Amino acid sequence: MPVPSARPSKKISESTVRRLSLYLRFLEEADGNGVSTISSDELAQRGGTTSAQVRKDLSVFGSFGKRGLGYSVPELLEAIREILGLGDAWRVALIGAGKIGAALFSYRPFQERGFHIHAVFDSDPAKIGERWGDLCVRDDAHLEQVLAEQKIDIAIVAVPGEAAQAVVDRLAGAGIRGILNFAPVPLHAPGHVPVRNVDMVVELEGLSFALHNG
Amino acid sequence: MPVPSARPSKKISESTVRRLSLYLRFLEEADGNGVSTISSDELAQRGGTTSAQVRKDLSVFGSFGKRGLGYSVPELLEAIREILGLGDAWRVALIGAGKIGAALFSYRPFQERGFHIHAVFDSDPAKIGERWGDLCVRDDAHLEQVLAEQKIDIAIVAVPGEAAQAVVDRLAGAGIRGILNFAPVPLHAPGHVPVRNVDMVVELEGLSFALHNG
DNA sequence: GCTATCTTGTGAATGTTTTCACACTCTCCC
DNA sequence: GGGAGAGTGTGAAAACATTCACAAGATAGC
Repeated sequence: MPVPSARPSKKISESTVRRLSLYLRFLEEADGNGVSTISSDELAQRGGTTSAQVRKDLSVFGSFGKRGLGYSVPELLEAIREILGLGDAWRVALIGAGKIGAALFSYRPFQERGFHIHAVFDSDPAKIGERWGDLCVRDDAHLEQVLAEQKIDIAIVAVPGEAAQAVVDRLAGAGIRGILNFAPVPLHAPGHVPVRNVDMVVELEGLSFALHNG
Repeated sequence: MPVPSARPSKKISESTVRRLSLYLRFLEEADGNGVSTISSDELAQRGGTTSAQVRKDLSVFGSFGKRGLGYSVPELLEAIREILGLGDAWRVALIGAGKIGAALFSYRPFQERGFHIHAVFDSDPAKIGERWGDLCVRDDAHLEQVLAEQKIDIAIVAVPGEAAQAVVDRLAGAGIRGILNFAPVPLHAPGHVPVRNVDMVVELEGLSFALHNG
């Protein structure tokens, strides 16, 4: 009988974590609507999965529900926030001040979930010095220095594919803890630095495949 | 002994298609560098997987390599292009002319791979009429009409989460063939309309989880 | 307190994806 | 033309993920 815990010993699958993230969103919405209790089945329908899957996902971390009743929305909300490490704000740097960088810089959902951008870098002299909100776009020559000064945890890489690996090497060297990559190339980072890829081309080509093949 | 074919009968896994997309990129690069032959192992290292995985992925579609030698770069390139349905250009519409929409509109990698945006929509009167390249941002009231006129295949949804499901319902009703969704909500579309989600929040939260848990 | 009803938590079964390991084919060189 | 080396294609095994199905805990009504 597992006790609720955010640090299970055994390995958690990436798909479980992905789904937790979705459950969290639905819980936030339900909470906002004053719903106080929710069943695995409701959670499942919303997230496009099954109730058994929801229960399995949660059971990895503990027992959060009440049999016959379901889950307390505020409690589960809090539990998943803790599991996902969203308790404190994360300090984020944005590398690349192009159009994508600009879109991410003011992307509300990031801010709302505690991902705060504390530095923006670019290598283009035309961009360096631009005022973005209460930050200035900085010369990426100062990357290592500013990363340390600002105690940055996570870097969002939004540079062209050709430049991405070099940036990642520097980030890793500077002790970054995690990387979210928007460049359409698979990146190589040291094993202890998790990298997540948001590859829009892969997704679009996946769609192309699905349309092309019946 | 399977013959090379782009229309295998059995179901192809999503991860296989994703990886094909990555192999394709590396092949394009190798081809650009004048490399004429490549092994599954080289392909694997680049894509962060194993040579057995590469061979299995390809074997689903046929036999493309030569034993003892590897794969002919131009041949495999062409084969994967065909498998992914990248032979002809796709006609794309962009729904949502905010910052993300703007970034996607001028995203080179889409254009280079034959995804051409032929219409941009928004519901904000301040945006409607803006000139974007050689297009005008159109009132999304005309969505259905323009989709048909322009023979649009794929819609890229870049609207706020709250508005996304309604947009998808209209797109599905208007006979769209596929949807690439950037809104941070799981969308429900009819079974015959494939939907791909690019959920940046899920990825960032996945990173948060990884950092928080050892 | 008893019964009926609901919904969780979870082993076991099933299904899917990845990895292993090796027979087989092709090339090159002597 | 035969032997060595390289690297594919693929069944079989292992790992991993999802679904099933049901016992057990919780509630509500009487």
